[in-house]
Amino acid sequence: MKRPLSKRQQAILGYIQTFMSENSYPPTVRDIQMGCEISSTSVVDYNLQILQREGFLQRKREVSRGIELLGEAASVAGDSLRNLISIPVLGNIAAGEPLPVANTGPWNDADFDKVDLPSFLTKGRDNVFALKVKGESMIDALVGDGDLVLLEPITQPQNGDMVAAWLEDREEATLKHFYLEGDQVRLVPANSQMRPITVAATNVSVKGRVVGVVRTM
Amino acid sequence: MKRPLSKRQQAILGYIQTFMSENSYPPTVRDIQMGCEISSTSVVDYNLQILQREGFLQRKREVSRGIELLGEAASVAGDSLRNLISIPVLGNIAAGEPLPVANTGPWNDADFDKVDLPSFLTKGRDNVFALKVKGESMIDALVGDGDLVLLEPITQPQNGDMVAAWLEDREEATLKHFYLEGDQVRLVPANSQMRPITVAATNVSVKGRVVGVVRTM
DNA sequence: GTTGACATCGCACAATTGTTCTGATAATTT
DNA sequence: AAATTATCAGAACAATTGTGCGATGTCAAC
Repeated sequence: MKRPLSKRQQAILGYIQTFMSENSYPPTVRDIQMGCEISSTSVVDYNLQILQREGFLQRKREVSRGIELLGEAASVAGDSLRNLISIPVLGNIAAGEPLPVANTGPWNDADFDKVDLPSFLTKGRDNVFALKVKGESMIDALVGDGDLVLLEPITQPQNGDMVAAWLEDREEATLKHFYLEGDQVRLVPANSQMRPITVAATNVSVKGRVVGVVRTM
Repeated sequence: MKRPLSKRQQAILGYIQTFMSENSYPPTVRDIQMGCEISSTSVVDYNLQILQREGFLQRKREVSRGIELLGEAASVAGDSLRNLISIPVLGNIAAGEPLPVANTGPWNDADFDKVDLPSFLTKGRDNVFALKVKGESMIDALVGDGDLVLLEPITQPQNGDMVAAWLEDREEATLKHFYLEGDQVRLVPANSQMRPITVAATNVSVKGRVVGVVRTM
């Protein structure tokens, strides 16, 4: 997954940096196309998607010039330090408590505590939220009491994703790697010394995908 | 010519400043229209022309979001430096590798990769550095492959501190809680299901105290 | 009251610009 | 060599977004 940037992706990233330091606003897809001598806008779009996935920039859909450089890429382009993101802490995650994640739409940020984190932790993903771990029940996910878990709100994970899920019958919250196998779901701890469990898919309610963990001591 | 800005023009200017400090790209005419509760885009255009004539901003015709704040207006919107700290990543930490921490004084930051983190992670501590974990040997410290461990460079820990230490005889690096008991040192894993080990104090070379852990996925 | 500069309004149009689709080509793996 | 994946090309489409224009409202000066 972690392949180095291609020549073209480097060129695009460099062009955006140059453009933004000269213009104070980001380039359009077609600006990039001409600046990097690319023959199609779709190629630019394609590579921008990759750059976003790799966390170099953030794009807003359907917004012209909706490009925001992140992390190191931003500081190179004099636009400096936009790379802090305010993340709401929705509540706690503990074995016996339901996950405090509203099933409906975006939450109202103003209602929650926030924590500012550098954007490279969220890789530009949107709507990331945080939960504070209570207790030692998540140690098989390499997560301890007091840790902050960063989650992307999704309900349909890909196989291999680490997810925060609620097990209906056990009335238990857990952090495990997710593998859908027919109508069964296999939940695998990050700590490979621990045993996977397999449960009915209807019994698993995925609340989000883990994108990061932060621990302070 | 130099008449004072009207209420509406001040509102527009202020809105552009707010917008740019939040979004890293300028607003559209319609963004301004809605943000300032103006009923027509042409009114926005009209006032933008005036603001340009008065030298508060520069517009590029036919370019979406082609607004650039000038002079004092620009500095107000300038990104405020938030409390980010640049931390050098001195190298890797793996079971079999010595810890790449110079025993002597401060290192030369320029020689290392850096990672920007909010200062609350280091609690204001000075000289914090980071090591990247290689391999699964630290799982009993709730630390996995690829994690970033933040360390404060001390050699005389307090009892209970989690430290990064080098065990001379085993030629092994480890992350454990530190307890000095006479001339023996007891090293306790964070995961309480794992066994502590006890070794001679002379055999333990403490390189730093763990102040945080960061994991991205 | 009339004038005229200033400000606003609503709407339509056109340019800009992001997205998507199908297929082709190149790189990599099996 | 075949299959798979990654990347690119070209074109059409649709959403966004800047601009133009006629009409209206405001208000001070004459």
